[in-house]
Amino acid sequence: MSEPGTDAEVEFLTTYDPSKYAPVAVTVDVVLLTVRAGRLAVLLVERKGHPFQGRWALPGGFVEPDDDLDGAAQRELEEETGVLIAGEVAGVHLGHLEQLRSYGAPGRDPRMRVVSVAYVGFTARDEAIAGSDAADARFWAVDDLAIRGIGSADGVPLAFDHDRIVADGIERARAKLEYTTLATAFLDEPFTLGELRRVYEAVWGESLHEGNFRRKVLSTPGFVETTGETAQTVGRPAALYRRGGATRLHPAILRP
Amino acid sequence: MSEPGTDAEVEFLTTYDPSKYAPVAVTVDVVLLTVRAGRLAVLLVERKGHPFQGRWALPGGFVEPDDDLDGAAQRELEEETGVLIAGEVAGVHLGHLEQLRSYGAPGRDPRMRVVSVAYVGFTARDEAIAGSDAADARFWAVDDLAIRGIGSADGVPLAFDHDRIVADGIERARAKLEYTTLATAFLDEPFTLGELRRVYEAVWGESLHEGNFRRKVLSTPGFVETTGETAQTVGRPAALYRRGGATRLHPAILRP
DNA sequence: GTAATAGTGTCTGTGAGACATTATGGC
DNA sequence: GCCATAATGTCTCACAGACACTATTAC
Repeated sequence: MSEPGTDAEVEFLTTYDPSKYAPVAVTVDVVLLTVRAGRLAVLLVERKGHPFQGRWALPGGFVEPDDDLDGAAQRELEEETGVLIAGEVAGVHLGHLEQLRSYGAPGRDPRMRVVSVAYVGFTARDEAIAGSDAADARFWAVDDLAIRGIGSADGVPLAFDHDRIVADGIERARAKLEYTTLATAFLDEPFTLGELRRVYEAVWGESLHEGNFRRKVLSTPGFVETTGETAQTVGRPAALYRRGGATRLHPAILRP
Repeated sequence: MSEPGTDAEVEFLTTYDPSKYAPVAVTVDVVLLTVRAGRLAVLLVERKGHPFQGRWALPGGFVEPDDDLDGAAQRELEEETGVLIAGEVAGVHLGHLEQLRSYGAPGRDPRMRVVSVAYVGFTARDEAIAGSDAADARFWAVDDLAIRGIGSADGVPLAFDHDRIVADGIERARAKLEYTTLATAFLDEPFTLGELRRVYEAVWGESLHEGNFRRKVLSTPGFVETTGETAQTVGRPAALYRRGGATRLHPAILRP
């Protein structure tokens, strides 16, 4: 058992042989999703340098010595967009950010060995992000991108293996909406049940039955809670809701 | 767009500045689970050196230059146990191995910055592994370990943050058994429905109703297929099954 | 009026939970 | 005989899918 400060450990720490491991760079990449105009969209950054100059890529960067991985993902996102995503600040809900998976195939970056820890995030703050000073960052509707099984083959191609990372992030989002209340992370409060349903429809790419969806959401304790207010767009005024305390749905809302 | 071999790219490759990123070691760690004597168990290795000398840790090691991450996980497991886990060789099913998540908090290894990509695996081959030449590797029942929410606080403590990795691996296994057919990866063929049910009970830590479980499994097309043979242990002879072609369960078998 | 969305009510089939009962082996 | 496990049958309740219908706004 290691006792901090013993001679054995100090000796070990100083004699640890760095040639035992291959040099690897570790980066974080973030798949930040939002729903704009009823379409699922992902934040991408135009690459300034080689390789893949001019192509669109996920925001991300190297892990700094004092970052933990979650912190690195948040920091990179804030650096590229000026907007903080995860958590809650001064009572304002800022969306959701969670680790997706890691990608480390040799050659996925032609410069050197890079292992990327990917994150996936959900946000409603697409206007704040698109309007930030990072003019090279914008949201792309995912079905305008060249991603197998999601966009069209002649869509916009992405840099590196980011098409696969986006695909995995979308699949994570689709699954999360089934068994958690995270669809509300795509919305600012207050929101209507129609807006919430359109989040599901955009993420799943399926239309949902209005009446059944309403019954399901309102019968799940803590999914949403009523504000008593109503909103007027087109059609009948809609009741306004805010997020409830529940995080998981049981039973789940299954994809059609 | 990058054209391989252009002057611009060649220049970039040679002028890439290694001081831009912090040195990080990348390792893989494997949470290999099995069911022995009706208890969920995990493969651990006794540490020979500092830090955490003498404590039990997950099998793992550095990612080699030509490994992809999945390959590194398989190789490390084979090096430590002499047994191949993932895939299928000569018609023999060798279990299941998938990426879990990555762990990279600063200080999680006192020697240096290490990012570990963790994998979780399921196997029936606990005898082959325990009987291999790696005498320092053995399966531990998870509830004999000091893992919050799973074992007892005075159980065997693990090295590094491996208690949390094991906990995350167990949670992944519990979730996977709900919506996939991977419970069969814990069993050699052929198997009885009673053996399959005891896998669920060991992983979930809950007892299941025999009749309802049978109805559910047999009514899911492709979960198992009958062999026509029967096995005799204690009680009435039980029909023997092998894995079917299905991989996902819909609807899922929900934990009680 | 029409169009569009919000909201309510009802029927029906599927499937899970609970329970009882029978079958077939070892001892 | 008893005990243990396998295997079958049945009742009931929850809930999702489908559908019809009403309500309230803008135009």
